[in-house]
Parts: sequence; structure tokens; C-alpha cells
Amino acid sequence: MSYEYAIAALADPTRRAIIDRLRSGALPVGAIHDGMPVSRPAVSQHLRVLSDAGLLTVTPCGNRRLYAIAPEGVDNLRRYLDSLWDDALAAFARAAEEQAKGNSK
Amino acid sequence: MSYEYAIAALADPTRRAIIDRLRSGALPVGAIHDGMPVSRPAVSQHLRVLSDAGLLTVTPCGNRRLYAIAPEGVDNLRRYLDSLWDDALAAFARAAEEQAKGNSK
DNA sequence: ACAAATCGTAAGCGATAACTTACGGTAAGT
DNA sequence: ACTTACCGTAAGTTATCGCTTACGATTTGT
Repeated sequence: MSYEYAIAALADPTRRAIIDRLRSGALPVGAIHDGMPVSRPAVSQHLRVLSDAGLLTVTPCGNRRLYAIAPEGVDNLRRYLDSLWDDALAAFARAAEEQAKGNSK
Repeated sequence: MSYEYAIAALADPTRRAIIDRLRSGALPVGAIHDGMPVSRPAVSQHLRVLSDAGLLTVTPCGNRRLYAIAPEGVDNLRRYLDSLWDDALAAFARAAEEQAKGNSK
């Protein structure tokens, strides 16, 4: 249902870089921003988009806020692509068979 | 390697609608455009983007051009999301274990 | 209590993207 | 040969997006 926001969120390279940094586990905003070519507020805005898309979870921890990848959000996208892949493969096989029939005649 | 273009291409709802129409098999541009809320040149431009992203294949067939989903392009994205899902799950499990340890003390 | 750190939000700006209309080019039908 | 159908491309416009700077709120440390 909401995989649309997830795929739109992952379309941006900066947001993918953020996601990549969170692959090994949760991080506060400062650590995510460290070494990034954009400002910290920009990172905050991207984190907002990723959270709204269901790709990240936020857990306030004292002074800081820990962001982590939400497996469920990623799985939504995965399922969409899986169904697309199934249909694409079936259509591909059907087309190949069709052409083989046409050539053998 | 080139899944970046693919995910950017699929971020647009109109392009996803085009992809959905091709799930059952190849179609010419006119059939893809039928009933769509945008102009036919717009569809052509979207088809161009999807082709450049490796998500579609084109086969000129007489007067028309048949577009079909390229399974390989879809698979590229699938693999990216699979690896992301693996890491996200691992990190999630690790965090849960960590927290359980902290609570049990 | 005061200062420093961490983070989100508001406002504004420049670039990009999606769309339209108009046009050209090639293949099929008469 | 001429017309019609099918499709891609060019030019221009409008809206959206990603970014920056500036500011406010909350929490930690002294």
C-alpha cells in the first residue's frame, strides 16, 4: 500500500547513502551526518522523508535520536518487486515460446 | 551497478502505471497510452527513461515499437533490496538481543 | 543557574522533472 | 504517389525537490 513512498524515498542518492550508513545498526543524527557532503539540517529532512516512508524507526535516547532501518518498510518494496519480477519472467517466457512457435512453422 | 537509474525511474507513478500495463506482455506505444491521463509524447518520454534504466526492451515491429519489461533490470533492483533487507534484519536482531541483555541485568 | 550540545523546523533559492503543444520522419494502406 | 497511422524529438512552462542559512526547543554537563 505504501511502497510508493518508500521507492520515492530511495530514489534520492543522499537518502540511499543514509540508509547505507544504517545497515550495520542504529545511529544518531550527528554520526549519520559525519563526513557527508550536505548540511546537518539536510540530513534531518532526509531522515524525515525516510521515516514517513516507513523505512526508518526513531527512538529518542536522551539528548539524541537514534535512527534505524525498519525491516518491514524494506519488505514492502521487496514484495512489490518480487511480484513484478514474477510477471515479467512469465511474460518473457510466453513471448519466447510464441516466437519459437512462429519460427518453427 | 545501475540499479540507481532503475529505482529513480520507478519512483514516478506514471512510469509505474506503464510498467503495470506491461506485466502481461509487450505492447506498442498507442496501447500503453490508451486511457492514460497524460499525452502520448509524455508516455514516449517515460518509455525512454524506463529503457535507459534497463527496465524495458524495445523491438521495432513494422510501423510500431513494442515495449516489454526487461527481467534483468528488475532483478538488479531486487538484489539491491535483498541485500538491504538482509542487513536490516541482522541489525534488527542484534539490537533486540542487545536490549534483552540490558533488561535482564 | 548557565553554557554547550543535539536536533527539528521555517523561509528562501536554484535546479530538475514532468507535462504540454508543435513538428519531423518512417512505415503501411489506397 | 498520396494519405494516413504510429512514434520520437524539440522547445517552453510550471511545480516540485534538495539544499542552505537562521532560529527555537530540549537535554546534558559544569
